[in-house]
Amino acid sequence: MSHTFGVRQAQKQRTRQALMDAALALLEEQSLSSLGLREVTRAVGVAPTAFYRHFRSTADLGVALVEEALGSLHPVLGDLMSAVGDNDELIQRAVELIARHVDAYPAHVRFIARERHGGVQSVREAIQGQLARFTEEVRTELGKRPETAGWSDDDRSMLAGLYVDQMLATASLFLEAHDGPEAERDRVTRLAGSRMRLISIGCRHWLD
Amino acid sequence: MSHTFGVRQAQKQRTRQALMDAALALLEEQSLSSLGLREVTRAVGVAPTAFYRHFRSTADLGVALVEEALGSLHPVLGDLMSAVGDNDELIQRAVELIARHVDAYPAHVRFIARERHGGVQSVREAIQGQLARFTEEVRTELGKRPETAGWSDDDRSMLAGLYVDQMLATASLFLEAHDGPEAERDRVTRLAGSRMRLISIGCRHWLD
DNA sequence: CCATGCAGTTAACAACTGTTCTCTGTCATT
DNA sequence: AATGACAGAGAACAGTTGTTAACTGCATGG
Repeated sequence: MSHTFGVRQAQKQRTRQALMDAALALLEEQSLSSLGLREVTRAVGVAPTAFYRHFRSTADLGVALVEEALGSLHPVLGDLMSAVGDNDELIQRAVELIARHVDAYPAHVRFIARERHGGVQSVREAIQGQLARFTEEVRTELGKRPETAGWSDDDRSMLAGLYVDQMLATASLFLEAHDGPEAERDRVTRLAGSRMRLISIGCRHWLD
Repeated sequence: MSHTFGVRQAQKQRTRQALMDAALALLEEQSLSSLGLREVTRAVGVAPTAFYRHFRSTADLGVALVEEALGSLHPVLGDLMSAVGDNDELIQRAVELIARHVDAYPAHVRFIARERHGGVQSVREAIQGQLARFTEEVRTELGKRPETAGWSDDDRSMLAGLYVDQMLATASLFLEAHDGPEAERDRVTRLAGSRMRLISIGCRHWLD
């Protein structure tokens, strides 16, 4: 049965993961459209032809990486927004969450930021799809909150998209400051907080 | 003298521009880190070695493209912001300006969006440098306007950065809708206007 | 008018790429 | 215990790449 994880299936999954990890490491200094299949297999220590047992192409690998980088983030975002609390507290928690995530998975964040507008169509579409899901989820969560009571759905979508874009921009800023001094990361923390706060103030007076 | 433009210098400039144009066209379907020098010269119809007469590497070409794409935009932005007028009118003009610019130079816009977080460090830095200049210019223009009277310089920088980021995001949205139906472009126009308006509302109540 | 500088050419190099076919060893099924 | 499926290895392929060297022809400055 296919759901049985024998020694065979386990080993296959392990090399698959090794390929994805190696690719992610190589992608820190280049973009996906220049990533060679042989380059990846060489880094793993496996024959070039073994690549085809797992992915049709490097673009295919990229799509899998998008899933790995963003797929598990949806419940996290849901937990964050459904947690009751004052708006400024929510902003502070969001910024801290992003900071911790960038610290834990910098290569994933870099990959998403890089390939969001990158040269591989299928990967771009995969990312856009995930971001659309995030926007939709933020939109429905906003509907449950008092700040956007009486808003049109279009306006709520607009605000949700703005927040999602802002989260990505914040993550990218944290990434740039990742290897820098701690003072720089603090600056980014304050900056991102200010930006979000300004947006939430605009949201509070939207219906005037 | 070097400032004399004889037949010689003119022809050199022409092939240099041809190389940049060809590269820009090729970069619509890939990223700079996978752009080959031979690929470019082949598209122009020139020998591969001729490339070295103009650029040290493709990364060097990329830096020149950044200058071409963003360098001439500074006075445009200055004119836009120094034009007197009510704030909502300014927003509308800005969105229309971006829409027209994307329509006129889609390849330039795609290039900047793609390589801003792309795989080539020197190009990334060149773009960040230009964007920092834009942010600085917007900051000083904001200082002349009444909306940010009494603000700290840090807060003004924060707002300027938010606007610059927003302009890039808007340009990217227009680019995605560039070959789509006109209704889609209208939707983007309204969306971008709403986002900017929400930010400007937040700006109006920042000091409460 | 002639000598020089230099944009662009030609040829060749070693190294690299994606892809195909054939083969091997071993886990999982019967 | 025998058999088939299948992850991975190995070798070979036609193309491609960046870079070097030595060249050619012509516009330009003295």
